[in-house]
Amino acid sequence: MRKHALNCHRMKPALFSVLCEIKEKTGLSIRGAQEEDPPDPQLMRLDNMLLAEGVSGPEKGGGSAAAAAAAAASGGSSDNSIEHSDYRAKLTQIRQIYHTELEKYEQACNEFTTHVMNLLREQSRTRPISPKEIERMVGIIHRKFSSIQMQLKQSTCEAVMILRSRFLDARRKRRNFSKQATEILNEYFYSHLSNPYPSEEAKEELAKKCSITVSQVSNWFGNKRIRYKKNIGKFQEEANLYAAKTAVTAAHAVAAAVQNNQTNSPTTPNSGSSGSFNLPNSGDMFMNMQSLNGDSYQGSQVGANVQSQVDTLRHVINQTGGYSDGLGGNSLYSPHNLNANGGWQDATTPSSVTSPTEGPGSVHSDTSN
DNA sequence: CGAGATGATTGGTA
DNA sequence: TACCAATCATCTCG
Repeated sequence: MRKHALNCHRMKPALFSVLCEIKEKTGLSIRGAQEEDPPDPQLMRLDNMLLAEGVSGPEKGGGSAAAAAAAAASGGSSDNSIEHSDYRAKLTQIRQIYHTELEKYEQACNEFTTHVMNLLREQSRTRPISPKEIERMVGIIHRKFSSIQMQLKQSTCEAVMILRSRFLDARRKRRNFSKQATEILNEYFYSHLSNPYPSEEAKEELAKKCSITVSQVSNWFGNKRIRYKKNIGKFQEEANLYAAKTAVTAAHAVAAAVQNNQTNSPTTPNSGSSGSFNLPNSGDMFMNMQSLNGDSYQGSQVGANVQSQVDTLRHVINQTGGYSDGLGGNSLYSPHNLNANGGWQDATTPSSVTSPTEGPGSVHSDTSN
């Protein structure tokens, strides 16, 4: 169902400029050809497409237009630079061929026109030849060459389209991320479950770690949030897994945090979940720092990243049932809870028991960004 | 081969 | 512009 947006945009009479140019170079009037050969819409289309694709446009800059076209083709993201350069290289190749051929045709056209003119001049010695006749002949010649040009343009367009569709196909061809990458992303996700919206820096960091692009990270989180929210049950196990994975460090971190809090020691319990994500400003600061037992951490002292550990720990505790509802018995990972947690809300909370009872100190993590 | 998982795209919203 | 929701297209696994 998805179509390549091979839109040819609006057609502008670029044809005329091309023709005019040719005529000008050949020193001939375009009128003759124009009269009996009105602007062929197809040729216009081809011209415009070539222009849009950066094949026939004003060059100089070594295919910068082509690069722009490539970027446009990919939706503007400058991520897949490898593919882009590949695409650009091929497009440049096409462009070169196109221009070479075009030049050849023009030259041939000129030569042939000159040749015919000479013949006519010779003939004019034996019989009177009106300028009109000359013009007519020239018109015929040019029409012939125009049709040849048209073929050239057509095949160039085809080549570009093939290249482009291949390029797009390649982009669309999906590859699963490496296990490691998925793991890293999941770790981040589950350790920031109460606010799984990585900041730009965090995304970049994740992208680097996972060897994927930032937009892929965004895609991943977009997909993950939705799918998690849609079917939390399905993800419980996974959540447990990743939560447990970081539980120990989380516990340590929290313990250290508590200790720090008590002793007022400035040491920060670093160690982001699994030691990987020690994000500078990952939005977690906006969360309420309500602790497990109700006593609240002071965010300023504990540090933002600890909150993620708290999330993790809470989850584990919750899951293992080791924690009796000090939080009012709300299962932390229900959609309602997400909702209650502010930004990471549900929108489509199913009809099931929604007890809008106590809003646990509603947070303002939220999407405000 | 089919079902489910998953990355990408699209259209809509605030 | 980031995000959501729906959907597509491909991959993976049994």
